Amino acid sequence: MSRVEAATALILEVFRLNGALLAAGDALTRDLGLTSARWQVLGAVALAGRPLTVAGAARAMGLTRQAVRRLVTELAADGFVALAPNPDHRRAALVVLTEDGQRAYAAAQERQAAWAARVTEGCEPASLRDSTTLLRCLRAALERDEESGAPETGS
Amino acid sequence: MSRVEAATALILEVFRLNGALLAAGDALTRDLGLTSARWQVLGAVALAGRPLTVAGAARAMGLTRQAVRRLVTELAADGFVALAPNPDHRRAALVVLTEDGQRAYAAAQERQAAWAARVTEGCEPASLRDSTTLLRCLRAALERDEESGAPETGS
DNA sequence: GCTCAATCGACAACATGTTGTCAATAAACC
DNA sequence: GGTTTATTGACAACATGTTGTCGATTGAGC
Repeated sequence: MSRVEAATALILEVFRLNGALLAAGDALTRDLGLTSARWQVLGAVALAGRPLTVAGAARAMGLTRQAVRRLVTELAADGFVALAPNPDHRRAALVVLTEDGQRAYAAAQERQAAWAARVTEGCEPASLRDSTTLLRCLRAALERDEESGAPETGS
Repeated sequence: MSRVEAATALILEVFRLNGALLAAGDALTRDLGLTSARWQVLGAVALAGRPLTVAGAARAMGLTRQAVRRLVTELAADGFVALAPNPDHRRAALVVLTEDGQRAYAAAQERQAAWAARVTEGCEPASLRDSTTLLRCLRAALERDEESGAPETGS
């Protein structure tokens, strides 16, 4: 199997695993009133150490402002986060976790740890780390390749 | 770093890589009139060896009928595929590649090979295979876990 | 102090996937 | 052969992400 074939197989597996992971995250948090996406927003706010604006949370997550904005609106309607006035910016309110939000996030985190322990039972930690390193390296190469020019124009 | 922490890091990297790969696939095929999703449908039809119905293509790709149906409708409107009558089933038409569709798929495949060779330049084929195996094993464990441990949906 | 570029939140349109529902068709069972 | 069950395509509603655009606000440069 050539390098290209091996890479193609890995890419297809990443797609499948991504779908399976999102489904698992949804199932894991459904009865908390969360989803994978909502959980991710709560995590960004909880782990930031300081209140974030919507745009700041989006940067922290690698998503767009707009995607985060919609999730924050929903989370605020459900009482998981609140929007506090920002002394530094009149329009850009600060997103903070409510008590409900903190509870839900902590519960989700606990479940995720138990779940991760369960599904990686047969895996060597070193293998997990090696794969993470490879995927990270691959993504870095991929982003470099995107920047360095669209190949369809060049060739 | 514990096994759970290593697993969490790997999961987050899978999410990021998935997004980067989709963006790369879109960029790679944009001027052919394709996207990552359309390309995938063409691939399923091209590699099946025989004409597929929409539902059959969906099964082959691990997606839902409805997602594939919409893509097939668009691809047919753009002349990449055609719907041929199915002698075995009056309603379930067969999806076949048109000449345009074959050309576009072949072009996309060529580009993907060049692209994969480029971005995996520094990777050992054995590492790529090892990671693929690990991700596949992880997904299998994850799907087993979902089946056994999601009683809140069943009850 | 005034202008102007950058940033921010809001809204709209779209892409891609999901689930739920429905009627038509095919297949299986008795 | 007739009834039941499973599959299929269609449609609708929703979840999650994107890009584009707009006006408001901030801050930097002159």
